[in-house]
Amino acid sequence: MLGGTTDTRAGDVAGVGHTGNVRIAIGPRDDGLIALVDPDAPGQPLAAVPAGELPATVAAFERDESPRWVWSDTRQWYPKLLAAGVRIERCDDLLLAAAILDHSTDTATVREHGAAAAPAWIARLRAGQLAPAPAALGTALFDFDDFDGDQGGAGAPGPSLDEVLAEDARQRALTADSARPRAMRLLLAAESAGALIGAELHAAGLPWSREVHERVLETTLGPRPRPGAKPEHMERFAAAVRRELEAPGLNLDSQLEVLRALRAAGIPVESTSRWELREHEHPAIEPLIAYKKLARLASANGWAWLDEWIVDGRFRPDYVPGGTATGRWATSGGGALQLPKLVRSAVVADPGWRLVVADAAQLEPRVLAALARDEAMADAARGRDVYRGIVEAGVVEERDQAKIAVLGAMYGATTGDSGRLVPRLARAFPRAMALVDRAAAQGERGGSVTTNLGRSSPLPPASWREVQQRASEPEASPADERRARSSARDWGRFTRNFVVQGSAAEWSLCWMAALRSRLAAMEPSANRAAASGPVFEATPHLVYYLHDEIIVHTPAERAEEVAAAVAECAAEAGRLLFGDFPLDFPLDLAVVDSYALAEG
DNA sequence: CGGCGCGGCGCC
DNA sequence: AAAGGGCGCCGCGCCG
Repeated sequence: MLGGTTDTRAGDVAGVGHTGNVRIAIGPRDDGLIALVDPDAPGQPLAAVPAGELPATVAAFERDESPRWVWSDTRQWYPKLLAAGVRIERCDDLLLAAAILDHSTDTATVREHGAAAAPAWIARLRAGQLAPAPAALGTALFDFDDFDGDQGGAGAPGPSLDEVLAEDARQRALTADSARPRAMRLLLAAESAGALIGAELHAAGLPWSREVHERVLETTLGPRPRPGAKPEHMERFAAAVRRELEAPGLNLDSQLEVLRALRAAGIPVESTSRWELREHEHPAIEPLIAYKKLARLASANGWAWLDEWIVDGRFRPDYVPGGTATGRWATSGGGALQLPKLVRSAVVADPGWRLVVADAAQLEPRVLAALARDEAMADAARGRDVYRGIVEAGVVEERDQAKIAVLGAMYGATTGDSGRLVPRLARAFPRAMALVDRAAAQGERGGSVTTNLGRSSPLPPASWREVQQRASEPEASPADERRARSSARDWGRFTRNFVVQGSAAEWSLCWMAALRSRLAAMEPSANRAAASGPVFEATPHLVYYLHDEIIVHTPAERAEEVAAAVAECAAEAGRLLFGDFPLDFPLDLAVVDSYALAEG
């Protein structure tokens, strides 16, 4: 599965031209000091310092030995280092690694043969992570009191040094005995690099122009309303809807009331969703849809959002690397993964700086072709738009059909245009189709599936199994059987998509990790102070990540160098994950002053 | 009053 | 134009 990967490269993914193999574990001791120890020689600490001295100590070791830091949880340790101006190259994030190792089918054999289960602190920290994230983490520059004991203020006490060492040993054994140790090492390195990047993205922040954003709001919604009042343009559309529906007191924010009013006006709708509304001819429809569009902007990214999330010209969402089952990231707060195109014009480079915006073109279909080693699909994709390639291969007539068919294959569509086109795709690309069909079948049986590098899907919940069980009993009703088939297919669609989405997430992590290393190695630019804090003020750095898209904020004179690095790292990620399989991962890449100008 | 499920919709 | 995967956030409306 993992062609062309070597241990050296696997280690490099989170390093900066790093060649050594030093690891240093960090954790609090009983005496209240934070100790740094070599996991292979824990008896002789390399250092033991009060929490307040940790950043300087880490910085010294980082400079001299460039180690891989082994710690409980990047989200608990790294923000405070960054706030003190200390950046590290590499780490092992035990919390994230445990989530992978304890569920991977690649470690199933060793786990079934007596490997120890994860310690309680792992579950504790994981639960704590779900608590409200400490937005202030990293802003209190010299507050290191909670490096030990109750870390992070999320109510999840961190583990002691001894617990960290024990967990590290457990994880190394699981990795070594896994079915594909090299792949697992790469996955864990990439995941840990992602953790560092998540913290750095928060620390650097996405450059954001309040002025531009306010202009967008005023143009779209009207002047900022008084507290409690609705924007002028929303009120105008609301009045039109009330007039056309002859419903003077209608509250347009109430789905229930709107549904009733529409039906009373003779419009037979089941919901108030936009796609259903559009099916009906009525003078109330257009202003209603317009109202909903403005309401969405006002509530999700309006003035209140600006006040809450834009501080000192930066948007600092709280990224949660590894926050979803597939390995995609989540965010909590700020809606960073849903920035509407409408407000992207507010993402503006600092004076003298530029944005390098890149997204991987049609990443998931390419990952599917490579995963399945489907050379016919790779031929259609290589050097061109995948969907056009599929048209040129004679599979379908139109680009849109190709797109619908591919998405349908990856998401498990069975009906509509998409479902009808999938069989044609299956004839042209049988290997790719077989891969996702196998993944779906596995899910329908209640099994788990695994990504390219070894992240496995969760098992369905107990309630799902009960439904399946009930349908298999002799007295099962037709309704029981229907319900069971339907939920089996639901889970099959999840596992079908999991292998593709999860493997694509791995590609993105490797891409970004390689890029992070390249950027960190670039010379600082003199006389270029961006408003991004001490760690990032003079060098190109990542400021945004969205599944298959990144933004680098760079001194203007380095923009071309950065753009080249971005592209080279994409090629590198492809080789790292898929060896010499003949497929490319092209980027849509732009050097711009505003995110809005990068729209394809 | 806060918690929670849901509808709806933004992004990939 | 409208069916399939993954998310987070908002407001509503119901519940205790």
